[in-house]
Amino acid sequence: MPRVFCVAEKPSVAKAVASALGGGRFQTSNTTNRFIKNYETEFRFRELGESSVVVSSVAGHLTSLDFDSNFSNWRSCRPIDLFEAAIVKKTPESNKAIEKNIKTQSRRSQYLIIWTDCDREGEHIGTEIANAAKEANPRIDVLRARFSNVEAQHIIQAAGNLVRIDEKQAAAVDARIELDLRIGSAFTRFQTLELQSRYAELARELISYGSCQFPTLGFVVDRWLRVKKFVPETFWLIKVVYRRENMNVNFSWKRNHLFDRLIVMILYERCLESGPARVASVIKKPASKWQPLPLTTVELQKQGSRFLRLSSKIIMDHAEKLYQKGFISYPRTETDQFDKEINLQALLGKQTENQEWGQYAQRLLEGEFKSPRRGRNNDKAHPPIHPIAHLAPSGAGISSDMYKVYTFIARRFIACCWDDAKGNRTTVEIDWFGERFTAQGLVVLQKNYLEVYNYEKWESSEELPPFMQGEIFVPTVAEMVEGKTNAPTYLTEPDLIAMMDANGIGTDATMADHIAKIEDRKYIFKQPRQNGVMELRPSTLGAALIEGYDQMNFEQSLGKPFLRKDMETKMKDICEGRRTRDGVVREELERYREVFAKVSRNLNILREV
DNA sequence: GCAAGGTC
Repeated sequence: MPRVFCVAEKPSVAKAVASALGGGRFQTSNTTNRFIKNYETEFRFRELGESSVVVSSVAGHLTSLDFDSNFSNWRSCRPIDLFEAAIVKKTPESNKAIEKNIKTQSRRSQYLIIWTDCDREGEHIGTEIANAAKEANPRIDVLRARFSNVEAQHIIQAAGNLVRIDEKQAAAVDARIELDLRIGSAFTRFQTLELQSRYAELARELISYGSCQFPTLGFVVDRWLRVKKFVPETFWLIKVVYRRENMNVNFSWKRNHLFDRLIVMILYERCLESGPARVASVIKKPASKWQPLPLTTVELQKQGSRFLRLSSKIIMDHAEKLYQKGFISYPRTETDQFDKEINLQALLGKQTENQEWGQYAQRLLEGEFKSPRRGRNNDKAHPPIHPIAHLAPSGAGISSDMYKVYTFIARRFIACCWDDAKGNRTTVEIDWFGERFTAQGLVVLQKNYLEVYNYEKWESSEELPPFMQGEIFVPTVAEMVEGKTNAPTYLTEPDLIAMMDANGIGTDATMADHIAKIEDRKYIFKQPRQNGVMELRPSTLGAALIEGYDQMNFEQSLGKPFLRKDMETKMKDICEGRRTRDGVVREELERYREVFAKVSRNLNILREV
């Protein structure tokens, strides 16, 4: 019987694969790493026949890239030399036990099947596993399973359609790893050494550069500059109020406001002289507020930090722990659509025992259930974030913040399975000598998902008195009002995450880390607004770095997202065969070499800012 | 004392 060794990217997937292949039957044994287990079972592969199977996993990347030890001392070479310094692939001490398990199992196996996540990084992790396996057993045949979720049926199907590792995707990641290391380290050492020697107050600071850190900082600085440079503009508008049945109805001008005082005055006077206003239309329409989409990581970080007032980093740390304890599904996902196979009713059933929101889950199971909306994203690796097991607020080792995160995930999940909120909206539009004004009234009839998703508000407005189309009236109040435009506000953490997401800076798993890092490096700081919302402001150092780099080299500025975006494009080119790994590394290093030269020549600009 | 990306 052939011996087959399967390796997943993380322990949870290894267990799911073993369970699927073994029809629920498998034997567990420990390895010397306390998180990693080996699961033994049997399975009849279409291509390999009845086999004895061991399923295990790594925990993310197995190896890491670093400079040869000759270059690890900061004074051992000029920073620019790091662009071509010798580099070595190492298995970090923390992964030695995992590597040893892979080698031991590979020695006694004829086949290795890679079960890492089916994304670019997963493909590279697959080559890291394969390399370790081949060192121990050069004749092992390496195969790859393609799967997009861990439902048993799907896993079995993947096991029957094995392919090979996609070397192009792995090569793209290999290029990224080398570039991030060389460029990040070179600029970090350069900036740090130069600025430390010039400024006593920076003598002890690490002034890091990273292809994600700096564009992230750039967004914060850009907004700060817009706030700083803002000049308020005066505008004018026509305000109309009509009092009927003891209610003041405020009509807003369809032109909103204009910046030309004379024109507003002319329009205003014409209205006044024209006599009464006429009701042009009364439209009563059903209105709804849509049920939220299934939860992705980016959305968890954005909405979580908005509603829970916790930083995205803290939210992700709690989500990770909740996942490890088995309370929620995998917390790093881009998917906002549930697979058809998933049993949503069973998941809702688990929530019925909750004191606060169990009643809502119960109602859905008794008939109010509605299928979740399907978003546009599917990473083909993980489902949307959802609660798996019920968690009581007093559970052992559960902090109140962790419970807040769980509460958000659970309420959001129930909300996804409930109908839109529904109501009626009445819009009264009046015509006053050609100028149009509207007043709106909203009556909420059914709150539906908003009952459980109490983070959002959608409430009935003050009721409108009845109006009839064609009737005429003289407004009670008609005034010309002066106003001023407001300055833009500083970015909040959800704003920043949205910008990073839109510009491809970082991944769902790393965005929170980048924000935490630039705060830790004292490039930005958080400042509470009057309403308690935290806003992000650059420090003097953070602003000086970005402004300085922007002045030296705008198009290719280190503080703009363009360089990182180009790298992303080139990685896609490698994946699709238009470029090679070595070619991209060479081109990108060449490009950053120019930036480096320019920055070295213009360091005085940094000093002046 | 450097990066970003996985995950524990």
